[in-house]
Amino acid sequence: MPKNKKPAGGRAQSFEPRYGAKKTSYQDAKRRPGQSSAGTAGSKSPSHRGYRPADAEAPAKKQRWGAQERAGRDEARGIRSQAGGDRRRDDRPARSFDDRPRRDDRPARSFDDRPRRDDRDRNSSTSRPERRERPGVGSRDADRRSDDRPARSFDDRPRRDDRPARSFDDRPRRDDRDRNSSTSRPERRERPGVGSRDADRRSDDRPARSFDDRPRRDDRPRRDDRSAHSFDDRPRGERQPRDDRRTFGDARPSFRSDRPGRSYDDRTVRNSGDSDRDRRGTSGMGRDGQNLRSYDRPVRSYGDRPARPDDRPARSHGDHPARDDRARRDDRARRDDRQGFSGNRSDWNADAKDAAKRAAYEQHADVVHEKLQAQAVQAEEVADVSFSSLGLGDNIVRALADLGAASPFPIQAATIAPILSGKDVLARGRTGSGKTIAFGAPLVESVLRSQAGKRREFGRSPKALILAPTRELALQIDRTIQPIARSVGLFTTQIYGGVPQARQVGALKKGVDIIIGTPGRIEDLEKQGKLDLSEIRIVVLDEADHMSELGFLEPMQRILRLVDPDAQKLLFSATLDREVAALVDEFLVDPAVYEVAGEDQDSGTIDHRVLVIDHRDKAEILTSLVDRDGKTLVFARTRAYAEMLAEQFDDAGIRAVALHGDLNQAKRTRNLEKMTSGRVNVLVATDVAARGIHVDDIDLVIQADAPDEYKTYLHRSGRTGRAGRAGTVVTLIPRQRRRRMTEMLDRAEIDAPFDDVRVGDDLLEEISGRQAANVDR
DNA sequence: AAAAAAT
Repeated sequence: MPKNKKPAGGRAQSFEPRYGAKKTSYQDAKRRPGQSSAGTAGSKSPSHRGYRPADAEAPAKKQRWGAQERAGRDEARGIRSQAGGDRRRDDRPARSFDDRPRRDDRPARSFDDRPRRDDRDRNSSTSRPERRERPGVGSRDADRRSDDRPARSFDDRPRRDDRPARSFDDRPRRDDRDRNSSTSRPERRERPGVGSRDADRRSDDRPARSFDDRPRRDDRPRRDDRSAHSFDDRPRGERQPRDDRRTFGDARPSFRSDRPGRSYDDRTVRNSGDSDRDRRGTSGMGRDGQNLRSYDRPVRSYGDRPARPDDRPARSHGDHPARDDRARRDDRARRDDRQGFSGNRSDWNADAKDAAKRAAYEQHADVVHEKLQAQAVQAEEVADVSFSSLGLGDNIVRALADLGAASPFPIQAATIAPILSGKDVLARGRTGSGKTIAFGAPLVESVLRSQAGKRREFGRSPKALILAPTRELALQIDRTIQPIARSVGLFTTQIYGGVPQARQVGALKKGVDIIIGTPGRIEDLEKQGKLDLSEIRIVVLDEADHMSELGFLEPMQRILRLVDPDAQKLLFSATLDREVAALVDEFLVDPAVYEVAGEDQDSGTIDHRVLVIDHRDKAEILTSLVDRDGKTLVFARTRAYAEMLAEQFDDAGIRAVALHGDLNQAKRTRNLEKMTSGRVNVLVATDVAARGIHVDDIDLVIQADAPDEYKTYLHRSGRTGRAGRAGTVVTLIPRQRRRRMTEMLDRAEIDAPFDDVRVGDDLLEEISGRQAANVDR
């Protein structure tokens, strides 16, 4: 009896409020932090070899990152759902406003240690104090980079001799380092897109781009409508300064008078008009320009996307054209390019609709958007920076330490100061690089500063909004942010679907400062008048590129349009690329873009491999791979298949649970928690779990279905190899998919050997047992 | 195809 026979009721069921489940977790949460709520974990099947008593696995209050792990600062360790799991689970419902201390009881907050309070109050709701030039990050030495990129020490990791050192300077072309000769990868021409390595060539034939015919921002109705807002005391004239240089960020002029000078502005990407200057590293790009050059990436901006050189396979799944078919395909790609991003945008709305159509077309085409040009931050240069020196207050610093973040990771060191300065920031940090804290900590600090000296009134409207693509991710983000917020007396609440609204609405009525949620419910409550977004001063889009995809883009636009246009916007993703252009152009002001140098996904601790299999062997091979000790995450393309696989594994005696959108939220949460807590070692998920979700110690990711998009590949892979640990990613493909797979890996910049595998092959043992104790015995 | 609001 397959679970995946989804009765019509299955769907309906998922909307049933699961009070029972909720209440349980609520009550659990009321336990003291010390008490384990996981008392029942593992008790289910003591006979299973994966069985572990829950307590054995959750050392109380273990530091999320040991000194050693931090030393290997290659992988970010954003959120640990497990290490702090119990504690956090327990904290969360503390959030039930009932046990909230009365104002007067609240421990007197000392703001004294906070910097320059006088500056803060100047601007009504969001003061954006001027910030001094950020120490450390600014002064970079390009030349050092090539050798010392590995400031991230991979000490505990065997050096991969078969892989050339991957500094960007001497990075060999793909063809040279193709190490899996056995698999006869098709010849690759130099790939233009992702790495954007052929910078110079392209920037030179870059088509001159005219922005002139583009409607001015303030001509748009929205702007005018909004002008009556609390920022209307700003002289209108200030909105005018504008020249023809339009970058991503120049879409709107920088008119925030309280912004810092150009110190960060200069770090932003210039468009073609400036590209020459920037490439030479003059202007504010000086220090960064050097980095960029040695990074061997072109200085590219959003606006000026050139026609693709020629070999980008904008492939749709359907067609597997012969090689000589390429030209035609590329023409199409180029056409799409021009229409898409470089075209005349005088009719924005029509263009937006076009974008939807185009997106529909591209849906399965795995179109590679240009990587955003970013300021590459050197890991070693921020090694000595502390959270407080970046501008965070003592309480927040302590809260971070409690979370196991004693000192900032590179992406955090890079973004915290600019965020505090009020800039719009785009940041790319690879999976698990600590992005949540990178935006969360400064966000809390900013909200706090804007509230300084004010009462936190009952029923106040939220000041910050964090948007995530999945409920699980929203929850996880809250688990990280909430303790930080609470450390300074601010409140967060989650606003996402699949659960009863009552509690969320109740929280809003009492007043919260920071909202973390998913688009649907946020829009819903806003429409109902239960959520006021007008006072939002900071908006974060986590997984921003994903949020810019078809299906997410429009809700995002609707929500962002409800927010004050002057609110600060932060876009984060491991695969941040031009896909976010639609949002950036409309909503961001002169954004700065950051990434950490040398942190591409392939430089991590993950071993990738592809197994070429016969379709009829698939089920058996999957089962043998999953039959192991470590935690295994299996990705399936559809909900039904995920469900089926989970059942199949269960039937084979391997405890497994599923995670996908056909389950009701209570079950989703429960199943994920089972995996996190180790009660189950196999989780079969759809791409709902592809992004952002952190589960400790997943050492094997199996892609039962290969992803269609290289970004999906990167995100799925990123569920393992976290915290500098080893991890393996195995992708199963049928013979006829080899070529497509090769191309996708190419786009992902990942080297993976292909192996033909049949049931019972030793390789399967090797893979599934690699991290298990039984291999060496 | 998945995700994201319910109904």
